[in-house]
Amino acid sequence: MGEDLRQVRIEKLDRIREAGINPYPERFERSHTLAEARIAGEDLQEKIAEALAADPEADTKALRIPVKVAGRMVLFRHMGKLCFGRLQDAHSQIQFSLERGKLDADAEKSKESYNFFRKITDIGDFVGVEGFLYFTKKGELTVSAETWTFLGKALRPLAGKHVGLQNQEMAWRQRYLDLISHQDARDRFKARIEITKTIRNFLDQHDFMEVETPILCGTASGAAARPFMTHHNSLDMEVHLRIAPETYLKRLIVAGYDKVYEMARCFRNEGMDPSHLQDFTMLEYYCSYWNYEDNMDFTQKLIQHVIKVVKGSLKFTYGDQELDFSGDWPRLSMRDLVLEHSGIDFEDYPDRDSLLKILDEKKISVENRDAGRGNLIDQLYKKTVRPKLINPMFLTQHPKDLSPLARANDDRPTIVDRFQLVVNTWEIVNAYSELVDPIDQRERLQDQAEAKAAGDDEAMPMDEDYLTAMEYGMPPISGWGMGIDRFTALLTDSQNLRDTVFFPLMRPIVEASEDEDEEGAEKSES
RNA sequence: CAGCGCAUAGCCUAAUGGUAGGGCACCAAACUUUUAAUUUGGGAUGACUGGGGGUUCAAAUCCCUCUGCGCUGACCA
Repeated sequence: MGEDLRQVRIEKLDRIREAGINPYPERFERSHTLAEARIAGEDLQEKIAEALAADPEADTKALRIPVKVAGRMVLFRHMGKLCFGRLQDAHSQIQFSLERGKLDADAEKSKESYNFFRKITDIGDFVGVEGFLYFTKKGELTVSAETWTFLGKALRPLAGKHVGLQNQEMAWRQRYLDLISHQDARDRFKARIEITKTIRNFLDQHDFMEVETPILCGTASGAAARPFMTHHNSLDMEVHLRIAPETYLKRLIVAGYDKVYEMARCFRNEGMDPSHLQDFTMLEYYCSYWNYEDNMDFTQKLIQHVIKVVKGSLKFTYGDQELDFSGDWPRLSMRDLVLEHSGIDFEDYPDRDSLLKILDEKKISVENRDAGRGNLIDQLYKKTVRPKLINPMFLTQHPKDLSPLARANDDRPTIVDRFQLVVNTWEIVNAYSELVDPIDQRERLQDQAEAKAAGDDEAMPMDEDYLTAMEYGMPPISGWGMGIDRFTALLTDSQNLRDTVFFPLMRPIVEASEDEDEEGAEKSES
């Protein structure tokens, strides 16, 4: 199985050891990272320009900036007594050169060192180079080596130097190969890191406190979704992985923390497709004394800030869509939007039967005919309105029975004070004025629990612990949740959320064995 | 879970049912300024064209099945 390429490298490894060199040394002291060396190169360029301005005949070769750098060698070409290689790390690349006569004061030793480098290094190996920066005739910043250090052997060859790794499955299973080969992959993950950092900075500056709440919990609440379940041995109990941090964050509001947020890994045991991961990251924050309208103002500021920092502009493209986040985003109620796009004013149909009737008359297909009125409205919205929502807009005032944790509107009790930020047909943010009345909350959870008992396994379970917390009293709150993976996908032009996480979950590859055609061979971790 | 599609060497990519070919990589040689370096030479490698089975004189190609992956749909952010 293609052992020959690997075998050649193992033989080189032996030759390195025979020469008394450790092919996997314990440390290497760098003077510059590759990015820092590039910055030093800019300084060098300025110095050369100054020297030439003062004296056009100046000997600029005397201007030397010593550096000691390291990285993975990703390109190598040699021509007799001179060779060039390229080092790469996560952030940058730099070229280095080796000259046969310049690696040692002793000419013979220098030649030996040069030839040895050529013999035993391969593309993919880690190499350290100490020397000085200069510009080649073609103007490329290069480290001229005075000594080199072997820093780590790669036994397997990298993907082709230009085509890279085209195999999508391998890019997910072995993300490190994707990252080594593709600048756009490195840029994408750099953007994700910058997005979360910028969000944290912004929230911190606005006096939000970052907190951590349980992932393993007795009841998974805070959203309508099927949880992952597992068993806790010491307590001998079933536990769920959280589907949202919501009710714990609200407990902290009860405790007196005014503004809290969590960058929360959440888990939902649902279907898998390009816009859904089962293990995903949701940012939630809660702010005391705000209502959902304050929250919309803040949301717009936060997101515009992040996009400006990460993209440099509030207008950018996603796929073949032009997205424009500038200005104030429109705020439209679900009722008005549905009326506009379907001609149905759902306020005219106060119960599910009459609504179902008009849907049939309008020939709008309904997947789940047993659903309640709120769910039917949701289906109507998703069918007729959402596919048309491209530029950012706030969708507000959802029906109450879709939102068991949201506060009902004071003037119109059938709707709730809620908004979603919709971009490119995706719900990026979901937020509302929180329900803080424990008695109302209990009734709504009871409705949910009944629906759950009746077979709706996505309805919320009763959560007595949370209700107890609520009964100790809550201030007005507005809360907020955003899918970080989706937001990242939007800003990095990723069509699949798996490209926004380093290691998406994949089925294990089971080695085909000849005499075991039964599936009994469960593989345990080795 | 259903429908459609994909799987060829380390990587990338060809092959009307008729000898599995090329590029990169690899090995050897020349070359002091390369930038996907170039030029020359080389062999090796597909023991199973993802695994297994079938049709056929003949299968990468057609059929069945299994595995993995994608896309679309359903549930969901």
